[in-house]
Amino acid sequence: MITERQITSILKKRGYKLTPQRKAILKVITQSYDHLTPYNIYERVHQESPDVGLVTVYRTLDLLTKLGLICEVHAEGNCHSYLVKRPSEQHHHHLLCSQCGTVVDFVDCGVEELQERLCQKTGFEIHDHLLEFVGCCRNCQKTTPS
Amino acid sequence: MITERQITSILKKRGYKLTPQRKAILKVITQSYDHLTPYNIYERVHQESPDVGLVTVYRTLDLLTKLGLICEVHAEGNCHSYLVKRPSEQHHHHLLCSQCGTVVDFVDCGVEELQERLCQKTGFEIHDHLLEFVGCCRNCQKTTPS
DNA sequence: CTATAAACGTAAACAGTTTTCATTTGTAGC
DNA sequence: GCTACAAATGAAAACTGTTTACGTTTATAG
Repeated sequence: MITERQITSILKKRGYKLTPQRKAILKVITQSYDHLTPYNIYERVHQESPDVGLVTVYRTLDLLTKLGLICEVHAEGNCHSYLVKRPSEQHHHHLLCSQCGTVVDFVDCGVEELQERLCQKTGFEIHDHLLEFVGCCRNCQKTTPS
Repeated sequence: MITERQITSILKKRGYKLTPQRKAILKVITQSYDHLTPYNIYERVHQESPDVGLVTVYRTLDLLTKLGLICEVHAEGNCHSYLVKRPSEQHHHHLLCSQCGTVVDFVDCGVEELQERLCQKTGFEIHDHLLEFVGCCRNCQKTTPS
């Protein structure tokens, strides 16, 4: 996981100010293993720092997106859920727990072969792909043995 | 592609009424090879049948979702884009053209192996996955040679 | 042809996100 | 440490996409 400190240093380098609000938001999202909606983040930040507004959460998410520091999570209904990127993993995908929201990264998706096959068959030039797995993590299996 | 007629017959069987509005909406979405947003559908339907409202489009999409006759498309920003299911393909995925929106289905995603590996490694029970490819179709490659 | 429940359109409500604008604040330069 | 200024913020309003409420219309079984 990228640490709060690392992001802080990136912001500084790029000339962005280090406000207490941004620090509070960064703390929340870097310390979470879940994917969080803007409102989720707002709630958590608000507990510790009630002076931070929802609008600032949106603005900070925009900034982090622009800097490429967060990724979206699509599966599980909500399409606007965010997650701090782990370091040095340019190409990676997510495995989500549908109960607790925990996200695990994985790197070797191995779809290149399939992609090549599809290009051949369809004549498409393929630029990108989206891959997510959804399941139940080890912890949640204990609590809800289905 | 499932035909208008096939869906019509499913609706009848399940006791839903065959209103002119539903017929107009079905005509549009069964005849499109793109993924369409509710508003896209509304626009197209509206041209032919100006008496059909946007709310009815939403209601019809709900119905088709409930009956499992349409699927969502996630990649490409808009997460509320829909597409009629092709027949008899229970498990399939999509390849999208980012220029014209055309969607091609493919069946053999071959991620079972990866899924098994992830289960072993993480202890997750994996229930589902989301896989989409995005690229440029043969036609659009001609018009925009990049 | 009739009765009835389902479906419809319009308008209003709602949720999530973005914009506006006046005020506050982090930081570079002194 | 002060100062000046652009950047960032909060509160309120605006916007967009979606859902709900409700009185009216209509497809269909009998």
